[in-house]
Amino acid sequence: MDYKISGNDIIVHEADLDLDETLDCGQAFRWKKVSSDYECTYTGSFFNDRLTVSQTGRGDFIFHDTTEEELLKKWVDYFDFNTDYTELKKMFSEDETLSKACEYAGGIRLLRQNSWECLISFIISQNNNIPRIKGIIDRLCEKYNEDFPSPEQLSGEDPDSLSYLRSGFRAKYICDAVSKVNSGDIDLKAVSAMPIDEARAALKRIKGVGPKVAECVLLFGMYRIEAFPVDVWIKRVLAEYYPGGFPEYISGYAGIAQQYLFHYIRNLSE
DNA sequence: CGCCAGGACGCCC
DNA sequence: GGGCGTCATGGC
Repeated sequence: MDYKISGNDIIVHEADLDLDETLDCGQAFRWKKVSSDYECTYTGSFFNDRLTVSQTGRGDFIFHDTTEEELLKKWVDYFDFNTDYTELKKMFSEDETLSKACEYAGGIRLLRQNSWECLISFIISQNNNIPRIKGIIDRLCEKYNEDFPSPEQLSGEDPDSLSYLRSGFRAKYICDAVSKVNSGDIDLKAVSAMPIDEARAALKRIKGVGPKVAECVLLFGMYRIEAFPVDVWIKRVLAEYYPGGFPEYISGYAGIAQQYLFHYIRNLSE
């Protein structure tokens, strides 16, 4: 990634980033596409930080109203700019299916998100569709000045008081997560450093967190890129293209490969 | 109207 | 330990 400052904006060039593919592929739910003069512009939040960012062409971006300090401290990390995706995709391309997936959606990056926000977001995501997931998270953040509420801020809630979210049966799961994190029963920072099987087991002690949600929290909220969420789409990919199993040399980066495959297979069926 | 959504739980055998 | 109905809500 290279960048230059332009007034209150920062012009960034990064070949391996496409905003539509990265911000609207189901890994984060708080980005909104807003109309603009550019190719596309998104405004959104990462935990308690906001950003408006435009794509002006292939690999060209404007980070609006931000400082060099903020860019380097927050957004470089969030957009995973220190990881060389060209190199990753080169490795993936030795596999025929992954090669096609990378060709189709090569601008996907794995966002380094906040573990707590991811935990709640993916609890909400179960048996739900993306527009409605976004709506529920919108209503939650709206109540806290567009910040994502901390476990402490949610400590007094119960499923009834959360009814304004219209999250259905998931409200009681949110409350269990709040309770276990506030009591110290679950320490997300400690979980993120655990051996992965131990981390999976710890997360699954929260009600409403099963294999899929745990895997998403590990991948999207803790940057455990070996985590591999399996949903109906990925099941389809595995059955159709990898009957003998997923290539071993990918396993350490399986989560990033999963992102490319997920996007690819969903497009094929449309 | 019925079907489905980036699932998990509880209960059944 | 695998199979299956159920769980709220709303987009389509």
